[in-house]
Amino acid sequence: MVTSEKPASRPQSLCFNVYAKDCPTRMVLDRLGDKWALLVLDRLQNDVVRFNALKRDIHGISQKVLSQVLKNLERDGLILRTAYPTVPVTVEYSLKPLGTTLIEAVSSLTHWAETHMSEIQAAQHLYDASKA
Amino acid sequence: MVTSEKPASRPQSLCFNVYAKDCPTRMVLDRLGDKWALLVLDRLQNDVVRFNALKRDIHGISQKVLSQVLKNLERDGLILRTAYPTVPVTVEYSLKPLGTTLIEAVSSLTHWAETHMSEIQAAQHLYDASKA
DNA sequence: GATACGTGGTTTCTTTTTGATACCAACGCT
DNA sequence: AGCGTTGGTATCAAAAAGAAACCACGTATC
Repeated sequence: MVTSEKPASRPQSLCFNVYAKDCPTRMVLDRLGDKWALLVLDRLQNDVVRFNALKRDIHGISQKVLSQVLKNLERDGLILRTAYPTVPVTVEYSLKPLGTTLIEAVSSLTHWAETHMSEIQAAQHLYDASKA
Repeated sequence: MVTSEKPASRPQSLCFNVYAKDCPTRMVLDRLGDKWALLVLDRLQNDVVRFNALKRDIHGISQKVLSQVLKNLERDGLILRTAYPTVPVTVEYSLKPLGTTLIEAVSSLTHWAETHMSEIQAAQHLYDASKA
């Protein structure tokens, strides 16, 4: 296998190991471990969305970062970019089948964030109080 | 139609919205949307692990970033830091109950990365070839 | 007919974050 | 004496993110 000696209690049958520096899965996790990519994928879950609509919906993302994220996701085969030669060009982004298989995992993350927010905040206040 | 109203097809019953810039869930997603945090949580899934063991297992993480990530995860109430006053101090990190509820989602992400790696790589090669 | 706005980006510059390295104190091993 | 180990912090250079301007092209407004 990729690494040296079983640092993790993880099925050995798999050829990839996320803990290994050179493992390609790391590159995937680099991309997925990015809040903007997560938000974009989540936003595309049920809709076909245009560039500026994404920019408007995902508050705080810059045009530069959005175009980078979209380019990477497209390269990974997760999303589809479709450009229509209308007058101001129209570009639509949608999930490809591979992206659809991923969205479930992503969705559970964003859902977790929304449902467990209050517990996190409580823990943070406790922590901060204990440090002060 | 494209714009402002109904940015997301998301249940309105929830008080939080990840797409909103000021929503606290964003802070959670900032933390979770971090490859290192994802890897640390995944590594702690079944084991209690010490600082330097984490550093050794997660290839490529720097000491500084690891300590930052751990501090944040501890503040969020996701992991527990236990220090024993042994001669060189011993520090153990383990999942707290709140972290355990999260690990399933994280785990499915890392698992997805490992199982769909080959498809990603194929898509990347196709993309790169089409650009060249 | 000039001005402003919308399209989907790229370019430039500044600021923030990351990563690499060194350092720390107290002790064990050789 | 010199090196390694513990779990970190301090420092500085490199990389990434964010803010803003710019682009061509067309349409609606004044």
